[in-house]
This record gives sequence, structure tokens and C-alpha cells, in this order.
Amino acid sequence: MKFAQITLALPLNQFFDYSIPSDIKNIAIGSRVVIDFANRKLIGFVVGLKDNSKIIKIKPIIKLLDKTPLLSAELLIFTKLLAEYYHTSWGQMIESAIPKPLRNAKSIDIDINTSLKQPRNNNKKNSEIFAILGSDDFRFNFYCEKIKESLKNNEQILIVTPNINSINKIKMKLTEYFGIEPCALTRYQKTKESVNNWISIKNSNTKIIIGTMSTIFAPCDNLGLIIIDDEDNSAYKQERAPFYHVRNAAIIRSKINKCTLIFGSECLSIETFYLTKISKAKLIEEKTNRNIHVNIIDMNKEFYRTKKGEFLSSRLESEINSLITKGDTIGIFLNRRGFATTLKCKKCNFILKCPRCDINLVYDFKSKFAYCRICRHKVEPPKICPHCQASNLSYLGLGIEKLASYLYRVFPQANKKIDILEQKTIKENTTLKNTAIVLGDILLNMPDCNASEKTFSLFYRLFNLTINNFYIQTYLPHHYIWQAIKKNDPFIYYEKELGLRKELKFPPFWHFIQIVLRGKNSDNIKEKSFDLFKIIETKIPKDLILYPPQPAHPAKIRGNFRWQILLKTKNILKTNKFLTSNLKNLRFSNIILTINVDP
DNA sequence: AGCACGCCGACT
DNA sequence: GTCGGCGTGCTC
Repeated sequence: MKFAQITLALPLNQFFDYSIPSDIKNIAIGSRVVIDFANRKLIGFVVGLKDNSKIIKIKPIIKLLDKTPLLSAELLIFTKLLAEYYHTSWGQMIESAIPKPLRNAKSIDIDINTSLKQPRNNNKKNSEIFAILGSDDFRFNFYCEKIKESLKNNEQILIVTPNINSINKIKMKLTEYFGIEPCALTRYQKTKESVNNWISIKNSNTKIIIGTMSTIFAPCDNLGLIIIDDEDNSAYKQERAPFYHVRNAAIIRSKINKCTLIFGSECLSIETFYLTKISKAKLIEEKTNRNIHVNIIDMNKEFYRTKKGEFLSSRLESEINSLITKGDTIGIFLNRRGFATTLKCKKCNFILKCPRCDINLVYDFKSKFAYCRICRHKVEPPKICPHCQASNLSYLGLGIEKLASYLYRVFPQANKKIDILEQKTIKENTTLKNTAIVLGDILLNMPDCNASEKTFSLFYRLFNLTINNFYIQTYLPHHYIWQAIKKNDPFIYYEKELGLRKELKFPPFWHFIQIVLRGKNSDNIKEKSFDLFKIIETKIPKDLILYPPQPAHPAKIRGNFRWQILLKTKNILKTNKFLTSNLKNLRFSNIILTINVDP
């Protein structure tokens, strides 16, 4: 072979041919090479070999970095399919699949063992998906059963968890259960150790691998089982390019390998529930018999009885009072940090906002500063309104600190009987005797098609931690989320939500594709968004739904203004092809355009 | 992505 | 005159 087809970690969806000099032997598909690309020394990934090339001015490969290919055929096809789905270049997807130290043109000696490969189990069953709904222990026991089967077949096992804490927790339990320590891919991408781990996995010396989302790319040549724990966790969607979702990536990888895939959670995602509904996944559910009293407090009725500016209904206040008088404890939950969420001038209605992100600054009582929740920009709140200089600012909006000070004022006798609960309570699996949700509806009012799913998963978990009474303050008392919690039946929620989504042509029935334009000049971004919209509008295929440009959420991040165009489609690959052919000759100066599939 | 080329306006 | 802004084309 005289020529190699090479893909690069640049946003260029094409291959480049390079000649193979005679002194470079053993070049193979999947190897990394150093090449000269437009006078830049770059790393390239060999994806094809051929005897001739149509390119006239061809350059030679400078250096071969891997004597044995770093990327297996399986990882190559996996990254290729993912890149096609998420509208990125193959090379960029490959780059995100390998540890950081292997991404630059410096050569690191790596020892890939080709002789001692374990024989692959070739008479495998077809891939099978399980959806496990239940507590940590219930899921862990199921995982162990399946891990045992894979170990017996001498296969490798991938376990993906959302964060480092959960890696350590599961790792300890597995070590105890199997007597072998799993390989943990914490800080997977950055360290030299990660390269050693990577090579060890590639050489099949490591059987059980556990780590965060990039673990889905672990170079297992003999993969038998993939476990995605806490599969509905929002951390599994990468929020920068390449935008991939671990759940979807796992489905693709399990199909390629014909291996078993397990999605487990205390509260399954709508997508996974849908898989069980259409018989693509087998549902395994923990049966619980719990007797919790759920009290839904209709805030529409309470509003008139509750004094203005107070956050607790008189009904909840009297319930709290009788509980603590009995010597019981109650946890009050509010998912909003800080003291006040809005600093507003009484005279001119000026609102203190972040200069870079254009969202309200949240006042923190302890530090006496106002913070931006996106970029952590902080300011000392001005004593008088900086706009009209005629009045001071009022501290509006309910944050957890304001709630705390209110509670201790109203219940001075409470003395550690009232707990203020935050998101981390749920992560720590604390047992709660009684729980009250102050603002049941804040997440529901967000402009996000997953708002109800987020609300349900948050409060259902909180409900699962509670043993006696569960109180919900809401303006939507008949919402199916509360009905599902009241009856301790998540399927009430899943069925209703899925029905609505089908009607609205929402995921998982249709897919969103979000095109974001961002840059420093607000007018320019808006104008070019409409230009782009018009271009797409004239060529749009029938089966595509296009929404006019609108400011993205949030409309400004770190000084960059953002506008978005949303598309809705049933066929991602077809729509991606349509976008590629229509966007390839398009370039706006000073604007960065990103495409986020399944945002 | 990042760089070179080329076209225009404005400034020692 | 020429410096530098940015729109455009190209990279095997």
C-alpha cells in the first residue's frame, strides 16, 4: 500500500490522502501518524489504505506513532457512527475517545500486546437491553449477576457512572463482591496513568472497568456487558462539542458488539421507559410496599390565606408545628441557592444582572456578594440603584437562605427539628422522616422540553427517601407528576408524559437539532440567524419542522450573545446530511456556529 | 480550526 | 503611499 486515508481532529468532514514513505513499515488502519497539514504538524488517524490516489500534490506521512494500531476496528466504527449521529467530524470523535496524552504529536512509547489476545467469544447472543428500576442495592445485585456471567465468558465489562463519588462507591462494593479490584478511569483523560490504564484495557488485562462518561470509549476488544448506572442523570449529555449522550452511545456500541446493555436508575428516563414500551428493553422493577402519606397543598386556595411575602402556606405551617411539637423532624426542600434571586429597584424597576451573561445575580447572605450562576461573576450589591440613584434595591425572590431565616423566625422553638434540604441531600441518600417541597413548580415553568422529567425525577427521589409524610406546595395540584408520586407509581407519570410527547412530536418520538450562533455582536448574531433561517426555509424537506430564530437559553454566556434555530426531525442521519450539504459553503465572520443533536 | 491571500478604508 | 481590518478559499 502506498497511500493512507487520514481523518483529522478538525471540523472537516473529509479524508486527506498522504503517501507512505518506504521507511515506514507496518502502517495499519487505526494507527496515529504525524502529518504536515497546511504547514501545521498535526496528528492524523489512518482510516484507510490504498494503492493509488487522485491527489496530485501529495505529501508524505512524517511519522508513524503506533506500531500496532491504537484504535481497533470496533472503536473506529463506533466513533464513525457517533460522529454521523452528532454531526461532528470522525476525527474529532476519535480524539475525544482517546486519553489526552495520546492526542498530541509527541510520541509516547506504548506497548500494545498483540500476541496474548484472549480468544473472542464468537457465538454470542444478540444484544439485549435491560432497564432496571429500583434502589441502589436492588440494581447492584442485578449488575453483579450479569457481571458474573460476563466474567465466566472471559468478557470485559464497562460500568459508567455520572461522577467520581459514585465511581468510588460502586468500585468498593464490586471489590468486596468479586474479590478483584475494577480499573477506575477517574481523571480518565488527563494523566499518564490513564494511558497505562487504557493500554491495560486494550490488552484485555483488565476485566471490569468503571468510570465517568468517556469510559464508554474504553478500548475493550472483548466487550460483553455495558452498565449505565443512574442513566437518567443529566451529566450524561456532553454540553460541548462533540455533543454526545452516553445512553445513545451505549446503545450504538452494544449493537456493534452484540453485547448486553443495562440501564439502571432509581427513576428511569423517558427514553429508557420508551424502549421497554416498544419491547426493545426488558423492564425489571423493584416492588416496594411503602405507606407514605402524600399531602398535595393547592397554593391557589392557600394564596388568600397566606400573607403576602410568605412562602409557606398556613396549612404547611400548622403541619410543621404539629410535627415538631410531637418531637418529629421535617426536611424542607428548596432547589434554589442563595438568599434572594432578584435585586430590584423599587422606583425604576432596574434589576441587577450579570454584565457578561445577562441573567439575574443571586445574593448570597453569608458572603454578602451577588453571584452569577453561570460564570460566577461576583459584585458587592450597590447601596442605591445604579440606574436612577433614587432608591435602594429590594431583595426579592426566594432562595434557600431566606427560607432558613424565615423558618427560624417563625419556629424559634424548632431547634434542629427542621432541616433545610438541598440537592445534595438526595445524592447522600439520607433518610427523611417527613419532607416538604416549598416550590413544586419552579422547574416546570422552565422553557425546556425536559422540565417535567427533571421535576419528576428530583421529587420522586426525594419521596423515596421519606418514610412518613410528604408535602408538596403547588399551583398545579392535579398535575400527573404529583398524582404519580401520590400513588407511588412512576408508570402513571411515564405513560402520561409519553402520550403528551407523542402528541407534541417531542423526543423520543421526534428529535430536536439545535443550531446555535454565538458571538460578541448582538445585532450581527440576530441578523445572521435570520439569514440562515431563510436559507434553510427555502430548501427544507417535508419531513422536517423548522422553528424561527430565537434567543438561546441563556441568551448570553461569558460575553457571547447566542441565538438558536431549532429543527425537529424523525430521521437524524438524513437531516444531518441535509444540514451538511446546505451549511458547508456558509461562513459568517465573527460567529461560531454549533450544532447540538438531541440538546 | 487556522492560515494565507486579497480587497478596501484610514493614517504616520 | 502602507498598515491592518475582515471576507474568502483551502488544507491531501
